[in-house]
Amino acid sequence: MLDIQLLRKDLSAVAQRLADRGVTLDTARIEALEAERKENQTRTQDLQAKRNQLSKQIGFAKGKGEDASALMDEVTGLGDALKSAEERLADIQEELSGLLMTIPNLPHESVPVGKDESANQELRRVGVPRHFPLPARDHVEIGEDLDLLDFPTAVKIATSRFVLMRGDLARLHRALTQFMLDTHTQEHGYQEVYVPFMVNADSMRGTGQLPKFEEDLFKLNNGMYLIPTAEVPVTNIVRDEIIPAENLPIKLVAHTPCFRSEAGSYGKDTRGMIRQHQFDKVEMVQFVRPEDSYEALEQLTGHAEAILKKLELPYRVVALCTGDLGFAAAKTYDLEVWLPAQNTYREISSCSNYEAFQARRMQARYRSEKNKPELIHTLNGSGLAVGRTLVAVLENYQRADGGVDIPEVLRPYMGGRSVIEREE
RNA sequence: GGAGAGAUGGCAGAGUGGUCGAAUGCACCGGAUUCGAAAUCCGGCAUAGUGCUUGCACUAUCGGGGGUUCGAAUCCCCCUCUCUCCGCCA
Repeated sequence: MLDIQLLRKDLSAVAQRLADRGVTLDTARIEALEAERKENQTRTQDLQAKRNQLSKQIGFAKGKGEDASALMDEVTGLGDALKSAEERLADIQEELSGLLMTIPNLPHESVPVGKDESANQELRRVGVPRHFPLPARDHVEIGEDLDLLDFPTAVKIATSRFVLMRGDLARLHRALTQFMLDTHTQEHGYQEVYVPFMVNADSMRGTGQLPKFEEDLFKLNNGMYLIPTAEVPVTNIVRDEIIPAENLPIKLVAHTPCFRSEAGSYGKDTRGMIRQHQFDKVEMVQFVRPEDSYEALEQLTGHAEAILKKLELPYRVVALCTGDLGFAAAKTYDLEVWLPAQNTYREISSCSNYEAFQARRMQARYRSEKNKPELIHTLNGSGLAVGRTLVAVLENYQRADGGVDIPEVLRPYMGGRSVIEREE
């Protein structure tokens, strides 16, 4: 949520920066609502002040045993005008705040301006894609040939866009998760948290999934939602909290399944594990002082990169342009891992600074040195998407004999073994 | 699932219709005292919003929503959550 004060003070500047995102702000509507709000609010408050003053006089008079009927008549006369003014004001406020909830964050000044992903800026490439003598096979072929990856059975149990993994593949998936959590907690200073996988609507509003993106979520019959990312439960830890300044920064990491309806993605990435209704992710979340958040974004992105480096997977870092930014983000770096079978880089992590956008929705604050509560800045990033990392390992570490080498850092989690082979 | 109790400022906790935005204590901030600190004393100290003469005034907020009333933290209704006991249970 943007600061309403900013819209009041400089609406045209806000509209201009949103235009960079490809979002058109209905400034005329906002200005009209604001004018109406202002008029109604002053009138309502005047009437309330009058009522309060008269009511106090009544209490005073009655306390002294005087007759207060004249005063009571006067205040009764205010009744209807006051009530209608209050109702009108509430309507305007509701429309205004409803509107405000659907306005995305403003891009940071360092974000490249552009319409869509073609304007994203590649910052660096790390690692060199391996050369394959034969065309590289994709993870589906590799996994199915090993009898460890089973889509048909997953479809039978659930529906399409689910997966069943067996044996060494399931273990490799678990190994990746453990390795990521261990790295972030032991080397990067994060505290591991275990969180609910379903959350209420307030939490979804806090991080920005609601009210605009309900169709992307799985809603349960008790009014709750399956989490689309650990960002939601973890970030909402600080909703409605005032954090002592000395506790910042707070760095948390969680491993959770993520559930996405993938509405509107029919036909996209239908093959394999790239786009699923359910996938695991290790997510890093940071709560920081406003002045530290851009430094924190660089660090957090580095923490995600460290996983790819240790796994020796080639990747590149991309700064999303204004038109490709997510709703709540002020700035985002995507990490894209090399997938030889697709001969391209695919997103495996997204690291964002939300500035105060989520904090304002959540009323997440810290007590500053001035002893006044101020909004914190929130950040998060995948460290990493486990399913896609598994895909990257299978494809980049595939062997000519159909097996898969196990990256060195994962071997301790795989019983010391160095290769996955077909079991006869 | 059943029965009961409860939800008040950063925390603890008083307040059952009228200068109550809320006693008191703790924490915190400023000052006095001190060589310095502790202790003590004095003062300050919720959040959000509105208006304008930018320092003041006003409004709203005592779990959430609705109602009664001239007036609600206080009375009534609904909801949510917490605690205790019972039942069930990985």
